[in-house]
Amino acid sequence: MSKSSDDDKPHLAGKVVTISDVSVEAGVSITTVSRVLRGDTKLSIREETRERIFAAVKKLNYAPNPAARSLRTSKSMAIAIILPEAENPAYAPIIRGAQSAAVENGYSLLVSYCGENQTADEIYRNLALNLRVDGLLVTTSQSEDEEILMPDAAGVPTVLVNRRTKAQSSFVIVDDSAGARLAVEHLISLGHRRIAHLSGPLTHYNSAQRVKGYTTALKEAGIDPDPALIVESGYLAADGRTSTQKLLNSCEPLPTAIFCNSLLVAAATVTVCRDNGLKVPDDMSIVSLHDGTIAELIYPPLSTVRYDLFEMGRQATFSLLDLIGGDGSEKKQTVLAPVEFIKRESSTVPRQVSVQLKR
Amino acid sequence: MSKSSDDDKPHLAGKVVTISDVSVEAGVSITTVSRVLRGDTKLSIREETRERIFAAVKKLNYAPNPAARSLRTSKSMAIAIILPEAENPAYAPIIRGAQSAAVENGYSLLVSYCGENQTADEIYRNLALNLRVDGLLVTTSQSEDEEILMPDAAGVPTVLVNRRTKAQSSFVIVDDSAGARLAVEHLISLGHRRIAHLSGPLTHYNSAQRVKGYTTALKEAGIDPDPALIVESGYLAADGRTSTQKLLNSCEPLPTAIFCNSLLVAAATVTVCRDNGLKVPDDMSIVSLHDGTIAELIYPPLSTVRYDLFEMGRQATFSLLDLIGGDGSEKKQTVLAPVEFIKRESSTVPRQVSVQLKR
DNA sequence: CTGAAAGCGCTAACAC
DNA sequence: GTGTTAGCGCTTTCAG
Repeated sequence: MSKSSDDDKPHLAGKVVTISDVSVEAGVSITTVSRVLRGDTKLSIREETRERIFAAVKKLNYAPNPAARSLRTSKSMAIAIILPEAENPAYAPIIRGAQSAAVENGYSLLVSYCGENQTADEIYRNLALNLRVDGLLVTTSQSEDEEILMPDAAGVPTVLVNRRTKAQSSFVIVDDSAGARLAVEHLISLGHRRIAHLSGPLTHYNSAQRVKGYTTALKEAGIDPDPALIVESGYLAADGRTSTQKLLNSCEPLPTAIFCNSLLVAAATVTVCRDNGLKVPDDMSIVSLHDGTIAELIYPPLSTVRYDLFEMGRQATFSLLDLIGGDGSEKKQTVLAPVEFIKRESSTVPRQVSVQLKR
Repeated sequence: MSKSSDDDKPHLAGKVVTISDVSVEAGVSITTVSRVLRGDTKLSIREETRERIFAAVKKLNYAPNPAARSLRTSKSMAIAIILPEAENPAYAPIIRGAQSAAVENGYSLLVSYCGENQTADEIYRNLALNLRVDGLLVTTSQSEDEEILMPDAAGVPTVLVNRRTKAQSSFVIVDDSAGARLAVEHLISLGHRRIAHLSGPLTHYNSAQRVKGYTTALKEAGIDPDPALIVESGYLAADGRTSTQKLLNSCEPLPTAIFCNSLLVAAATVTVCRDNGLKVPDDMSIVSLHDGTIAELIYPPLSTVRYDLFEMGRQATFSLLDLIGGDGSEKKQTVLAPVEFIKRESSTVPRQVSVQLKR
């Protein structure tokens, strides 16, 4: 008998109150309740009646069943954000931003990590077909234009977050070129002329933009960009380690400053420089894109270009909701400006005599 | 005409294929399709028929409508994880762990941040009543036993993650007492006798356990715990800063080592020690609970006790699914062991002469 | 201005 | 072994 869980632990079944209960309690029809509760426009109801309905709702502790509503309206009121497997702390504020914007509009946010054993195809298919989310926020698939098109192709409104492709999709990005300029111009103003850049894969739009901003800033200062000073890295600490070491090993003379593409990479760069006997910032200035808690926790504290990642998540969600609510013509491509350059202690004027590595 | 979005952009409506389409295509009844697709046990169907059904599903690209299924079964196949507002990186692996376990079992994971403007009450209510999630993973409400009981009281299966209360709820925690012992014993083995502890609020179960482990380890080594060496802190970098400064200001003689309750706090402690002219680890050894990327990015790299937070998220989810699937009798209280102590460079033998702060 | 009734797509008795 | 049928709770024409 303890097995007939239907009666023992009703959970949310059985005692659940439906719209019909409310209509009985309020002495009106189901239709009226539904209309009042959804705030139906073109509805002129007696104030007294509407109050009676709200009273009944409150008394019975009623909440509409989302599954029933969803079945009827073909909208799940859920969106999903697809994230790479990576531990990059930059995603946390994006998620929080997206979540806040979603709930403000009555939507739920599903998180979905793009695991090893799933192709982008499978993920989109699962989210769109199986879960029937109303829209997708995509932070993965940086380079593969084809893949990124799929959700749109699958008919699910999609906006790219911190990504863009050549395709006509909605996206929200930060102007990485401007971000890179901010960082590099700071270094130049300090007197640096030999500035290296640890970039992401150059096939990624973001990384290409950063390289562009970096190059432009150098040229504007009359400095000829040295290809040897750009090393293609990833976005994580491990990437930063290997690429910094590579830079230090292969570069002659050494740069006096390094501009890194992410906090994690920059933190790793500081570490590797120190391991190689280079003092930061005296022997090597280091600046980074993004900003976050760890910028102030490492030593020396990192000079960074702050991006408002929380806002990016919010904006992306707003664009997505527009897309969902609209007729498909409201594709929006938002480019946020980097917030500011934050000078901390990882950057300073270059030494007069350039340092040499003991090899 | 471009406004009649029903026809222009069918999205997922109109061209959507239902179980009935499949049944027609396969030449069987709807019931049969449903049974085959759900892998109904006690079903003996001709192999040829079942294949015909699967072929039809594939051909039509059919996926069951979760809303319809949900409406019928009163299960949403969604669980939610409730997180504090905090930026603590420790939550990332928990989320990923929970998400992986959820999808493995056909569930979706909703994330919900406990914002300023929402009481725990509202959150539980929203999740349970409005969204009808099947279960809740709660990482908030560390001290308020009452609040934490609410979801259970509201009839939604709940498991606490990295939290526990006196109440009879399911939870998954790491043995914080053992974790603290690992850290403190390491320090003792190095020769430290005056060891401080930056703890979380003592009303929190976790923090109390850590203090207990800390105290026990000291006593076992014949060291009398000095209450002045325990300072109540929070879990974030800012908390670590203020509490470390407080410790350094108020303590005479200074401790030779500090045991911190979280990575962020430890990182901040290192910073503050340095700002006060203390060399880490020579003047001050620092060890921390948890482990994560930043442990190796700060200087000096942090000695830590590693917790498997990803696994904690997974275990919690499994317990939750048990709870959801069961009759309510499967409350499970899981205590994970800390994985290991990781010796890095932030801890070493104490100096012979204890340091003095220049005040 | 309000109500009756027809489903949305699916599952689960209950028949045959 | 397989099919019929009655809803799950809601929205939404269409009547009145």
